[in-house]
Amino acid sequence: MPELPEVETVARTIYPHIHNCVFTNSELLKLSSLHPLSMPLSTLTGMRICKVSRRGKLLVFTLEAADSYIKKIEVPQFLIIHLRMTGRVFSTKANEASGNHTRCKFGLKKPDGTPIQLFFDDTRTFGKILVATSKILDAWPFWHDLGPEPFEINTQEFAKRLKGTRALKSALLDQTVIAGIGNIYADESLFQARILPGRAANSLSGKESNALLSAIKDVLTRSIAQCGSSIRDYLDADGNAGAFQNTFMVYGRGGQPCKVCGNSLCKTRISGRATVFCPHCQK
DNA sequence: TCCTCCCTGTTC
DNA sequence: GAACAGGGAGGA
Repeated sequence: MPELPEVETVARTIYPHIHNCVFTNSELLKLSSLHPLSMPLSTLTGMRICKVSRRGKLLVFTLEAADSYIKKIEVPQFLIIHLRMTGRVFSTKANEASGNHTRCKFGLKKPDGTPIQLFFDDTRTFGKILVATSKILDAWPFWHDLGPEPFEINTQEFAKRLKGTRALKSALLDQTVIAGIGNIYADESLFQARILPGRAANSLSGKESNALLSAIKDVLTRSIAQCGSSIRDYLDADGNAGAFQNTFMVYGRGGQPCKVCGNSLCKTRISGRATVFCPHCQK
């Protein structure tokens, strides 16, 4: 399930394949995979991919008009893909056929003229494609309200954002509080910081909230270094699995012994999400 | 602030 | 054949 480290890995691995490629045609195979606010896919034609980046869990392709003589009334500046649970993005040769779960195919032309394709596959069809101007992005509440990047937030700002009496884990999953954290990295970060997931968000001492932010940054950094976590579906743009799942301390380990103290790990549900923690190590 | 729903493949 | 996986929208 792609969270920040996985999306970062996809952005890094897809970039060399499609940098400076120009859209020639696009085919939407599943209507619901297109975000309601999206411009038509046809507006991509003639646009060049000049950058691939990540914002939270969103994959962001930055576009520019390939030819100065293209005079469209409104040209899209971004192609945004949210992989959600099972989305995959990868490039293929020009004549590659769609798979069972291919939701969108983009025809591209490399700078040397070679045609290739960019596929968006998504088994559970939760993922979304959004072709947009910056004006459309501003009008998209999710984008507009997206919290700061974990690597860009400072300790004071982070502490300020942990308000309210809801469970700390709920706050970490809330993308308006901090961007990019999902179920895996919430549990792993809370364990590393030795803080219980059910604690009220506003109950942390200054020392604890600093420890939590440090843990988040450290966990995410280590995961990116291992190309993310592959649980069920996730593969990067080159079809490679990540390796961070091999170092999970708590996620998916309910009932198993804690790797630090040996006591049995507890499994519960917070915000409807499976949550695993060590009742002995975490306070 | 919490719950339900969306969706499909895998596991029990 | 039910339970489960879960990010985010939308409603209670």
